[in-house]
Amino acid sequence: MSLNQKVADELYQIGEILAIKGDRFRSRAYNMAAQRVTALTEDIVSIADRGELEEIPGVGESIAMVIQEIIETGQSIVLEQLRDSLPKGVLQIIEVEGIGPKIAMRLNEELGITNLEELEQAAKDQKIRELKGFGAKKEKNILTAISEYRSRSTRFLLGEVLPIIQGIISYMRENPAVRKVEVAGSARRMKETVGDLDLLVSSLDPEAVTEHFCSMPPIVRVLGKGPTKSTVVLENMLQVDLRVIPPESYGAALQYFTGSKEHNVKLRTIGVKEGFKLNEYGLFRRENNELVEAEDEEKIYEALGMSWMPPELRENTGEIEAAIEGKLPNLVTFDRIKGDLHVHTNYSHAIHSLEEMVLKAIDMKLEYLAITDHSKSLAIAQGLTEEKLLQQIEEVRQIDEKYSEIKILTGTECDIKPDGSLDYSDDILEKLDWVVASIHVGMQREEKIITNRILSAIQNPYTRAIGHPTGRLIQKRNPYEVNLDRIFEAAANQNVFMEINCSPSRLDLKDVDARRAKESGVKMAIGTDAHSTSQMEFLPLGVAVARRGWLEPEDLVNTWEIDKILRFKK
DNA sequence: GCCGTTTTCGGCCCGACTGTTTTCAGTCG
Repeated sequence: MSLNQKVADELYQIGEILAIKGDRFRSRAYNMAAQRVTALTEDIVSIADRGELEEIPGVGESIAMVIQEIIETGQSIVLEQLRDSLPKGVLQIIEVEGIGPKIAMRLNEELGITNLEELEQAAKDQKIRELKGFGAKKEKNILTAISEYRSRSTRFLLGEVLPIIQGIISYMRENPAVRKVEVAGSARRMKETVGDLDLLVSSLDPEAVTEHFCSMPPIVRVLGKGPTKSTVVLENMLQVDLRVIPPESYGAALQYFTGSKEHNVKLRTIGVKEGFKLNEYGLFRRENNELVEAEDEEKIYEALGMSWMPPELRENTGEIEAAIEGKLPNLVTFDRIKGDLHVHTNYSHAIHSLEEMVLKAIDMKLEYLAITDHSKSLAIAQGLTEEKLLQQIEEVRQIDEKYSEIKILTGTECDIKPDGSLDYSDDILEKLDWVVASIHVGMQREEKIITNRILSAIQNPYTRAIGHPTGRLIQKRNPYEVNLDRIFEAAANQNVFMEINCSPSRLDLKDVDARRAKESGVKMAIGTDAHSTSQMEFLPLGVAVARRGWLEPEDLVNTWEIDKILRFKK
């Protein structure tokens, strides 16, 4: 984990505990600062060295000191003290749906509950209903929520929820009372992981919509059901919130429920200064409650003195300031993507043949496709021997001849060996159009070693791109220790691309790193890393990462003509 | 704790639903 991320995490934790303690405003200050630190495109240590921590928006004297302390000692006394100030178990118990700080504190004080097991036992023994303000129903809900807490994974991958969203939207459209239906929240912002889904429906008949929604087949539990808001849990434990909105305030609701929370707080704060009130029903003048705009999301932003911005940017990482100044990036769009620069075939361990992958690419209207099977050392993935690779080159040439509508590149996803050399010799690499160099082994080594391996791969005259540059697997494996600033600097000098890998559990580079790479002058290349034809449809996930990284078409080489890409390397 | 073409002090975004209440606190997003 980079130090920026560590600092941000500690600030978030301080914010969370302050919220539990009821200190709303201080909590928000820490959350806002954490958000800004996450989005920094520069190493926070450099900023601290220049004494410019307080230049970071949302960081003042106190938080700057906390950051300085984390940089110097690796931890924060403030956080330690806050943790110690909470009764034991409170942080764990509030993870249970329906239990917040107040209830957790009372359960601790009045029943001595310090963990999930004791909470479950107390509910089973019917001890909780004896407390003032509690009843049998609350007790039952706690038991259900505990079992759900245990079975749910923390967050869902964007790549796995997008198909579910499509299914839900199709289902909702079956009901005639549904006018518009769309997903808001972090899924609309295309965040790499999604905690729950926020579904928005415009309708004149909320009751019909709610009934239809709550009888959707994969629902295992209805958590709440009101005239405008319902919450359900699907069988895979994904929670879905439905909001039913009158058509005239659809735009306001879309804005409101898309978030992020920090983006909205900032936006509404600006609104307050201008004499507005913004909620899910519209933008109002504070003095007389007169409606200014509600139907059109774009016009709401305009009324607040800024241009509309794509949901992917709404993280309060500078997009509001950019929108006010008219300096928003012209984000790359999926329809600009001409090719996929990283796919596997059954020459190595993937499912489909070379020709099947090509046919899929043609079906997707791609103009080029790079065939990049694993190299010989990666035995676990049936990496190609030199002979096998030469054989594949021949087949690629034949298929390239056969299908004139697409250019097929010969290539490899070549292992970067522990000594930093590539897995094939130069006379083999020379024969290839496209060399992606990736690390697959020795990922546990220290930062300096990993960084030097990648730097060495960048120096190789045949390396075109660095594959999945940080090696992380979302929620499964941390990125390896690597100094990205040095990597980006070298890549920019050598005209080597950084990959944005589209595999749902990789998305590597991730959004903030892509933004940082762009600032360093690095161009990025999207590759699906597809191991089957269907995985080539992960391409939009890479575009989502690029958009969240503020990338414009020129930053993403998949928008370039193939000749320009191949000429780029010096 | 942060911030300032209304402020260096006094503000700080906004609403829905539940369970337990007879008018609302707590939780959630």
